[in-house]
Parts: sequence; structure tokens; C-alpha cells
Amino acid sequence: MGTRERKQKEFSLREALFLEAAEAMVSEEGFLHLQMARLAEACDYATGTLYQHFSSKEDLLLALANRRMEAFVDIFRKVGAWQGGTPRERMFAIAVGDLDFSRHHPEHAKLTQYVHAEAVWENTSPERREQAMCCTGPVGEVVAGIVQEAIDRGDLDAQGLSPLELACGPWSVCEGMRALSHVQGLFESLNIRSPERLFFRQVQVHLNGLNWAPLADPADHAATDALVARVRREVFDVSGPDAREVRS
Amino acid sequence: MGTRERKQKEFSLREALFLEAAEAMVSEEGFLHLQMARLAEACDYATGTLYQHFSSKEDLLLALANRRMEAFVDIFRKVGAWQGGTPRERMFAIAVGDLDFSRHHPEHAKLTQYVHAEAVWENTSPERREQAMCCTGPVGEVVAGIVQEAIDRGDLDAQGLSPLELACGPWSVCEGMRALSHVQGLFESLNIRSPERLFFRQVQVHLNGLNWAPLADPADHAATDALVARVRREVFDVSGPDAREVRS
DNA sequence: TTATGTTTTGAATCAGGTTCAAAATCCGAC
DNA sequence: GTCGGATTTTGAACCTGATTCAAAACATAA
Repeated sequence: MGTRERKQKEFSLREALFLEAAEAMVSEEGFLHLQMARLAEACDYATGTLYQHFSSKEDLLLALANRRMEAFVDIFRKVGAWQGGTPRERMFAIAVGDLDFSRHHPEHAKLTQYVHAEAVWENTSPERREQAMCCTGPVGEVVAGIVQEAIDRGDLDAQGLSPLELACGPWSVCEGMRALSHVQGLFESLNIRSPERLFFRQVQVHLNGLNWAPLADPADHAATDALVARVRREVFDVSGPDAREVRS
Repeated sequence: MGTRERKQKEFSLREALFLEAAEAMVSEEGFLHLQMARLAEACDYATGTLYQHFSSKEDLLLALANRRMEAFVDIFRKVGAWQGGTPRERMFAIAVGDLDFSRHHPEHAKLTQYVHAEAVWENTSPERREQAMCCTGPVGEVVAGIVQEAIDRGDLDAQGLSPLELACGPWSVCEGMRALSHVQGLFESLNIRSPERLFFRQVQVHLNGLNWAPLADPADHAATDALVARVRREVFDVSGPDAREVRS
């Protein structure tokens, strides 16, 4: 009988509904103003029903973060599918995608930061944490693939590091710059004119430091800007006007 | 009359008392279990009195973070006072200090991460935020000084970047690795054996990428370990057994 | 010593996440 | 159809813990 299975479907449909509504509320007034009772009411369900899906408010927030994470993973899939660049350019493309994503979804960046704070993390359900973990699967695969290809071509010498260990470098540059840019007013007080250019430049610097051929000239803005534009066009389907919007 | 001034002194003495007690409670059971009423009682004051000093619980947490931040700034002062290394080694020393500090004060790292989450940040008082900002003053000065010295000696070509813009690179590597290491189980799942070595290696990679002379061989563990040990000894007064403890 | 301003107190208030006993609904069996 | 037990939904009550504020205590000045 399909009864059980229909129930299952209805259940996950309802979960999607909750998440949809929650996302709308969050993007409207920030995730710290999200209220469980209000969310339930907005979906015409009782508060308790919400708790059949999410073990706590934190659990719901992590679920939201995971949902968006899937869109984030798409960045990596797109880069993985891109055949138009050298491995180094593909690694750079990930940095571009990362930056653009966090610009398009500023709430997501904050939410991620928030749910990863131990105080919050501890209050989520193990299942949801599991889910969060396995989201990173494809990410690792794509990155490791890029590094491996670079090694195979002779563009890069791993010098005893595994592909993922190697990738931690550029990754931490991305994470770090994001973290710094979230400190309100920091860049202003350091008199940094163009955080975006600085970010891309540091990525190039780091890749150079890894001796990842072909080396780039980090000081050559024009070249970097051109690469960024090309990546946005070829990998992420962002055309002219959009690109400008993203960049601004 | 010294009445007003005596009052002032008593007031800030009491604030120090509150912070002292709060720190003890936090280090004992984590900052998420800190309770305003319990803290007040532990200090033999009423709850309301606490609110004469801190506009909210979040404000108190930020005050705690700021207090520790002063110890953090000491790292930069020590590096600034160190005369035994090249500018590059001094920059590297900052990374060592940063890592060791976050190991010695794991609660502080978490707390900092937490108070910087917008949800929390918004709930602090403007004065306290101001205070948090100006803590970074000496940090910037020391770092900018190191970079400037390297440029003056001809070890480093700024290529149009200001000293602080340049320093953002290594800084973001530090921040980024810290952020990654806080994601529970990430390093394990990536099969990273020695996060510490990887961290120092990436710092070297990045400095190489900046073409900061004298270049280092990032793959040379022995050399990096020796440099780390030397920094811990000469700059931070950490001798043998302690160093081992720190490293473990 | 009294009038007035200031600080402290802690019980009351308030917010909002979480629970759970009762009501409603579903579903297979007769 | 409808009965009875299992499952799901409900939402008011509960609970924790931050915050407030009117009264009390205290300090200062006249």
C-alpha cells in the first residue's frame, strides 16, 4: 500500500513549506527575529507541528543554512563542469563563485557563521549536523579533482601534501577575507578602497606561493579583472549588466 | 572634592569584579550557560546593579571578549619589541602567537566568533563596540611597521599596496584556518594529520607568494618547526616543556 | 536634622522557546 | 458503514532566564 509513502511525501512537502516560509521571514527581518510560533502560524499549523520537523529553533536554522548550502554547492558543480580554463583558473573560479555567492546571499553568510558558533551548533540535532557535513562532499571532490589535474599536468608540485590539504590554503584565504569583511567598519578603518580587488589579488598571491603554474602577476589589475569577468560569463552565466550589479 | 572621583573608582572596580567573576564562570561552564542573575549573586549584588554596567547580556560578553583582546594585543607588542629576526620572521611570529593564543584560550576564540555574529553584535552598546574597535589600533601599527621595514630593507615589493592591505593576506590565512578548524570534524574528514604544520606551511606559502625575502621552503618541516620553536622561545618566553604542552 | 538626589535592590514582568494532555484524524477490521 | 485503537495535530500552559522599575536604602547638602 502506498499509504506510508504518501504520508512521507506529505511530510517532506510540509517541511519544505516551513523552510520556504522561514526563509522569507528571515530574509525580511533577519534570522534573529524569527519566532517559532509566528512561523507556524504563518503556515497555518500549530507550534507543536513545527517541532515534528525541527528539534529546536537552532535545528531549524541549520536546516535553512543547509538548504542554501545546496545552492552553494552548485558553484562547485559549475566549476567542475567548466572546461574552458586551466586548473589554476578553475581554482580561481571557485574564489569568484564564493565571493559572488556571499554577496548575493548576505543573510546566508551570517547565518552560516551563526550556526557554526558552538553555542548554536550544540543545540542542533545529530541528523541535521550529519546533513550539513555531507553537503561538503561534492565540494571536496571538485576541489581535489582540480588540484589533481594540476599535478598531473605538471602545473603544480604537491610536495607531499594531499590535494585537500593543498586546497585548504586558498580556502582559508576565502574564509578569512569573508570573516574580516564581516567585521563592521574594519576595511574602512584600514583605508581599503576595493576589498574585492584585494581579495582576488590575495588569492593570486597564494596560488603563486604554491608555485601553481602559470604564475600570475597579482599587481596586474587589468588581467585579474578580465579573468574575473570571463569566469562570471563562462562559468556562472552572469552577463554584462548582472556582472556589474554583482560587482558594485 | 574627591567624592565624584572616588565613586568613579569604586564603580570601575566593581566592573572589574563582575568581569573577573564572569570570566571564571565562563571558563568553567562555557559562555552560553552564563546567567545574569547567577553572576550578580555570585558577586553579592542585585541583578539590577549588573545592568548599570552592561546594557545587556551580549554587552557583557563583548566586554569579556575585549578584556581578553588586550592580552591578545600583547602578542603584537611582544613581536613589535622583538629584535631577533628578519621582518619576514616577525610576520611569521605573529602567526605563531595567534595560533598559540587561540589554543591557550579556546573559549576566547569561540566567544569572539559569537559576539561578532551580527545577531549578537547588534545587541551590544555603541560604547562597547567602540572599545572593541580601538583595541585593534596597536595591532595595525605593529603589522604596518613590520611590512614597512621589509619594504625599506628591500625584502618586499609592495607593488602599490599599503602596508595594511598587504598584511590582510597573511591575516586572512590566520583567520581562515581558525574558522576552518572550528568546523567540528572538518579536518578529520579531510584526513588532515597535523593542522598545526599545515597552518604554518600555508603562512609560509603566502609570504612566498608575496615574494617576501628571504623565501622559505614550505615543504621543509624541520626548518619551519625550528623557526616556530625559536619564536616561542625568544618572543613569547615559552620554554621547552611549555612549548611541548602548547604544541600538543 | 531634614530635604533632595542618587544608587541599589530583587520581586515582578515579559519574551519566546518548548512541552504535553486532550482533541482530531486516520485506517484497517468487522 | 462504523467501531476502536493508533497516529497526528493542536495550542494553551509551562519554564527558563533576561530585563525592568517602584520602593527602599543610602549619600549629600543646606
